Amino acid sequence: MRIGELARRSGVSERSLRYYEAQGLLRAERTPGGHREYGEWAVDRVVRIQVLYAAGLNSKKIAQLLPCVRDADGRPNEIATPALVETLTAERDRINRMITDLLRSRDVLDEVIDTASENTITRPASLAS
Amino acid sequence: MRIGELARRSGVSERSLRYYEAQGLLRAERTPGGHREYGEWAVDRVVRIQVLYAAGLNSKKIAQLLPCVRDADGRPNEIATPALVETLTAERDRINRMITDLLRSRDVLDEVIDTASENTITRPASLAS
DNA sequence: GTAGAAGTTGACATTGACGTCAGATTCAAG
DNA sequence: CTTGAATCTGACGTCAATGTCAACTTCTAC
Repeated sequence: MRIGELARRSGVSERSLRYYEAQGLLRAERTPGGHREYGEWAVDRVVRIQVLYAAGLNSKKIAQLLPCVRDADGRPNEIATPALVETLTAERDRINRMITDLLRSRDVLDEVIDTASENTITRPASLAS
Repeated sequence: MRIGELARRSGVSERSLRYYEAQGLLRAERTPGGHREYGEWAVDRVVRIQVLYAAGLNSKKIAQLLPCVRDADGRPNEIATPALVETLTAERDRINRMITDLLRSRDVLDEVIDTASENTITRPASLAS
């Protein structure tokens, strides 16, 4: 498929796809005329990239990480080096702290929402308090 | 306490504390000379601000949200308006999706780490494979 | 009062993943 | 071949929190 279809199917802008390629995260074949050509695998790949970005990893770390991930089809292309494992372990710890923080934030939001709901309770106009 | 101590105790730079004030997230008394003076409550407040930032809320939303949060001491100063509740509900949903993504990212990292550990297993030089 | 630490405002820089636009080229259908 | 949609490269803009530096003022301990 070409870049437009991939963008639609993965929910990522064409700009971002080209950016991913520039960062070494996503390879593409080229037509004789220079247009990018992607296989089906690209959709999963792009989604995975998005998820990793969302977890706060930057392009460089994702680029190091991706070759070590088991693709949908087969086995990883590379095994993480000890140095990379150390980095990734640190990232995992950061992600764990991030999850903790997110749960706390959600609690804060829930409390505010609940408090408001109690005071501005759904009042169907047919019921008095 | 003054800004330096608050920065140390909350783990946030002085620069950020002044920024928070400029954004309306953090109020400070002033000494006659113009130096900021904070109460003990400020530490919790700053930590909460950080947590909300980490959850991807921007200054504006945090500014709207904070008055509606029950402080350590007492009750909320304001009740969220219906419009704010709607916004916060959307944010909560976003946070939930974020948590899901984070868990998936963590799984990816775990797999890579585990795969590497299996192949580069701790080899105490006294054991052969 | 004086020195040095700490604080003040203001401005500019940075970072990274994009958005956006321009101008040229390629592709696909008739 | 032509035409319009899709794609290409390259450059510049954005956003938001924070770093950083400069020049100045205030606080605190002696």
